[in-house]
Amino acid sequence: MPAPRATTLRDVAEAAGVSIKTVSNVVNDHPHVRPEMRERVLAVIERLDYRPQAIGRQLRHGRTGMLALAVPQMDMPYFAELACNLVAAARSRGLTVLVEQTDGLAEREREVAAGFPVRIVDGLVFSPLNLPDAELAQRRDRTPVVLVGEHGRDTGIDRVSNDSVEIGRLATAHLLDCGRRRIGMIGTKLRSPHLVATDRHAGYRRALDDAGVPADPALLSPTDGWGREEGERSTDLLLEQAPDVDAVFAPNDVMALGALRSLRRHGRRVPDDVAVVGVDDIAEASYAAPTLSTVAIDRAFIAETALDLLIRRIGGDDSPPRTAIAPHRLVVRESTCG
Amino acid sequence: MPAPRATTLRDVAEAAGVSIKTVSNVVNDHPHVRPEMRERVLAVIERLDYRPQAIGRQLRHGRTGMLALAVPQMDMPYFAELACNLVAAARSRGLTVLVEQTDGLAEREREVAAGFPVRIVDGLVFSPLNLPDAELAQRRDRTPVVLVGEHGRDTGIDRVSNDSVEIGRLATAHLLDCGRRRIGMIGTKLRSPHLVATDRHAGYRRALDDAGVPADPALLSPTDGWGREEGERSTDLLLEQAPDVDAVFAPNDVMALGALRSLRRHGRRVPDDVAVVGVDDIAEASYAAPTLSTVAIDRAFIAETALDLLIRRIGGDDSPPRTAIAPHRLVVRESTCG
DNA sequence: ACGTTGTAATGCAACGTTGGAGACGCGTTG
DNA sequence: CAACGCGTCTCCAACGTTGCATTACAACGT
Repeated sequence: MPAPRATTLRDVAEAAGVSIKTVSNVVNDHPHVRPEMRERVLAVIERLDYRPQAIGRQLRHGRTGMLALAVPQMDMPYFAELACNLVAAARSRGLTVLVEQTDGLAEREREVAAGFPVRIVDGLVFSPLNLPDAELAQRRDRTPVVLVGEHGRDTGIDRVSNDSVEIGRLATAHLLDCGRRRIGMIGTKLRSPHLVATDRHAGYRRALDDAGVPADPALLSPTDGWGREEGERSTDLLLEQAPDVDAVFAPNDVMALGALRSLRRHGRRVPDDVAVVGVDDIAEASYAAPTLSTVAIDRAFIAETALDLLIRRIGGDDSPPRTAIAPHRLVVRESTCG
Repeated sequence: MPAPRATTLRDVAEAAGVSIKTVSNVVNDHPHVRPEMRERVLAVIERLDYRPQAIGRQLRHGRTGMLALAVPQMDMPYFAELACNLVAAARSRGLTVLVEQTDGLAEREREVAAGFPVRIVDGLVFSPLNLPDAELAQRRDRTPVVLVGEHGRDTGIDRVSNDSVEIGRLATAHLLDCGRRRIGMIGTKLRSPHLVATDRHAGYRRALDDAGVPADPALLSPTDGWGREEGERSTDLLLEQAPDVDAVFAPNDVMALGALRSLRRHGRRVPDDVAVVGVDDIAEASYAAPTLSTVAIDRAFIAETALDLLIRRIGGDDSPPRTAIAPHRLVVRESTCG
């Protein structure tokens, strides 16, 4: 037995003894439908549990009312929370979000940038990680896109970013305020240039320079990845390179959590021996032991702004590309100045 | 200027001087297309960057190739990780996942159960929390559904669940093995019956009974919510009710993390003074301080099985409803038997 | 020579919906 | 009384795609 076919306008029309268009008119609250007719049709709609099928409308209108969100991984707290915000924001605008995971692989990101092999969505919110900007700039797909994050700076694509240099400076300045002088930074990326790390490192460097504190290459610890484990290993390495380190700046919170674990394993007390600060303010940050000082980035702003930009483009706006910068603020918890 | 219209089969056909159907045949790798013709059409497709529009296909086939995932919140690690697994599993089957958040509100869950106001998806993976089973059982929408979790037990709907009673027993038995006798449980739900908590409590009780350890109501601490904060507050309460508590069973990991924080605030050492065990094995569990013992549930199994069940139903299968039980296993870390 | 078989391409219809044009009846106006 | 306007409803076409039926033609066997 085949799957039961969904009720269509035609079914309702037949059952009510009117034309398909009349039913459509009732459904869409068109004027010029007599109240009694409306009643009759609505009764049949109720009886047959008719629900308009998006697909017909979409076909007619050329829009699907759906957006794609493409992020490296849904289970990274930052992206999970961003997705949460975006879904909520989209909902309030009557849009639906569909999720794609790239695993940060350039190949997958290329697919996403090139457009889905079949067209499904009206727009794309994309957080690329390893796709070269040049490829982004040259994409031929005409689906409107908004980039989220540091990448894609000069691609001529709308973008919602954050001021990573200032974030790095702020975090490091806070550590300096706490009286630290041997401040390490983990997660400075080794291979492909990772802009988030690069920029936050630039800010770190600026804070040191502003304070007249000498920079020391031994205080930098690179990694490839961007998760808890990499944070832990990167901190292991840092402790080896610079045993006298008294503070760690991690370019995101999960790495900072990894750092906490590494420090704990090495018997360093936080913040007494080593202070730690991260970036993102994920929920976990305020439940770590010790609770994690961090630079919070306004994710709701990112979600709302990305949607606004995207909706403009979907509406056919072809004004010059815009870049919005999400606000951030320092959140001091136990892991610094405890 | 209106949004640029996407390239269609018709455009390609005109540019190549062939019929629409021939282009379609090329795109779909139909036999009976001469190689030279195939070449010619492919060249035009390349030139115009034609990509099939899902919408036309969907209309033709009556399927959209999309599934909805409806969970309380994307930013709860358990659901984030489940979403991650589901998206990956769907991808490998050529399906796309669209995300809906209910915030655990009965009203929103009702909307989800009733079906989207417009039909978009072929099926639904649904994790209800507060919607009465009776309402689930009576849903009129014919979109295939698979429930994930404990709820909806006798609704005649396919379900992928876990053996929460056994999970509760296992976790508690582990605490008993560690020599604990005053084992508290937090997060036993107060208001609406929350099956996860109820079942895990039943298992907790069974383990105590099996070991001949007396149960004590003072060792139970209810909450309404299900997050870090509730875990913390619930533990505060537990410590007040039963100051001699020497172990805490939290029905999920985020609550266990809240418990860790409460214990730390109260100066109780974990696991020396109080052992803690959670459920889920979220990524965070192995990075908490101390690392969290927990009962891991096989999320990949849940995702794969849910998809299998759903795809059967979408294919028109109307065999009796099935329930699958995801495997689980105890993961011992520092927070117990440290 | 003629039918049969097979390949290659086209034409038509349908999926569910809605905009716009048209049909129809009724009351108002010049 | 014809012309017109208006409210109500129906009809047609189109959105992009593909299944099925059809056509055109070549190669083959009898």
